[in-house]
Amino acid sequence: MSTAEQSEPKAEPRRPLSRERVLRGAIELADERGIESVTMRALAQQLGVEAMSLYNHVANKDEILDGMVDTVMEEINDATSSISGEWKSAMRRRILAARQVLLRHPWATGALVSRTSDSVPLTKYYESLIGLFHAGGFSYDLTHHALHALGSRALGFTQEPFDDSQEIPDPAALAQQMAAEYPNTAALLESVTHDADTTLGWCDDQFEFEFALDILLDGLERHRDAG
Amino acid sequence: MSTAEQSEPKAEPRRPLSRERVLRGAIELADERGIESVTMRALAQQLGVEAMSLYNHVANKDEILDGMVDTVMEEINDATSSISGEWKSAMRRRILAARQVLLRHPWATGALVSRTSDSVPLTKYYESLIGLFHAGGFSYDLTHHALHALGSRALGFTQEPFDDSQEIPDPAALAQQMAAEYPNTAALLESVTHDADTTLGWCDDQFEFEFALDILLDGLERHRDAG
DNA sequence: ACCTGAACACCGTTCAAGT
DNA sequence: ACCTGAACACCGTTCAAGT
Repeated sequence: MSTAEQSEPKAEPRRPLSRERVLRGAIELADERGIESVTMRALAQQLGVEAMSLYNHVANKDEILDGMVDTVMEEINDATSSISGEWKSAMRRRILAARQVLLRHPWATGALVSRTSDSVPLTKYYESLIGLFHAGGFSYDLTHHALHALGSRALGFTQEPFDDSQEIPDPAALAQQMAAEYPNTAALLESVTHDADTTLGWCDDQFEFEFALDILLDGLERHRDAG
Repeated sequence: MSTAEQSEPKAEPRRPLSRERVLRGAIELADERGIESVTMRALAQQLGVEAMSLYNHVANKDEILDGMVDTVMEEINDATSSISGEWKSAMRRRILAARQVLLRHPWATGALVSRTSDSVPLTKYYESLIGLFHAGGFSYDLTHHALHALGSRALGFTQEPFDDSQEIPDPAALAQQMAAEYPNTAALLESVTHDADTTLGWCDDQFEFEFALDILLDGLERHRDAG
């Protein structure tokens, strides 16, 4: 009637370690505390083991990062591969579904763009997008350009060099303060924050994502019809 | 007639250290050997000094990274701020000029998207783009959407989750090998590598960048005219 | 005011030793 | 076959001491 008592954080019931469990643990850690807190020692501790044990199941830390990305890509494939229909609508729904997966793993976009080795689930994802374009009347050549044009948007994310996620406590004050040196930026800020449809933050990221996505899909369709 | 002989690598004639010199040294190091080789110790060595001396001129390593990005952004501002004319052509030329600067500093795109603090030269750059859009008949609201739609492309770069920079030694063989599991990808690969206008690598990144940029600028113009 | 040696807390990783 | 303690080479950073 007595199992060993243990008060370690996250102590799962001590199943044997495996590559699978190492990757799941790493993803859990990254989701909860950020990718930078995924260290060999912290990951081992969460799994109730010493850091060195991890090397029995993965070659090194890079392989963990690659494995984490692959796991997320499989999640995306599960969420998107069955979405079909008219090419533009299907493409749109697939990409937005991929986006939902990535929003659950904020660290994954950075890991995706920085990895160099190629990934089977990533290749599968693109294989399926390519099929969708081709079935929609796109030549393979135009499909190739289309994938470049979409860039990381094909997977449901963009990376921008400014941070719009933060709330602006007093937009009017900020605009006034910027007005002297940055008049256009101040005017934009004032206009945008007065607008009814952006009440969430000062940017509705989902709206902006779909806005750009639709411009690209429409533009690509025009190229197809002109070709 | 005799200056002290010294055989250290990169030994500049021992000017006094300064924040300016620290940042220039860091950029030089990153350009030549990659951002991951910019460590406090390596940077100090290149400057002919001990690692600890750097802390007299910058607060910490993050401030060095921020300073490196700001320096590159100033280079971009110098290269773009005088480009004017009809909005679409001017926007296009500015963005392509920014791209040329970033191609000289391959590490800068990664540093740009990962930094959180806001940057004066980055704000200046966007101030000038906003001005160009507004002068071109865009409302501030539409300009805001436009900047989101361009994303990092406004600065001349994209980040894609696959690497097309590598040469494919034998594309036909690769296509045949992929054909069973990834038929669409194989067909795309075969079509693209047979094509005359992509003889450089298997992707002409400059072409792809302009292709997507033009779709976006044209699409934005349509929105302006429809509004 | 600027530079430095020694030290600290943290990495990823190796290796010989345990079971 | 899997796990571990001790150790190594490397980080960024602090601090007291030098000039």
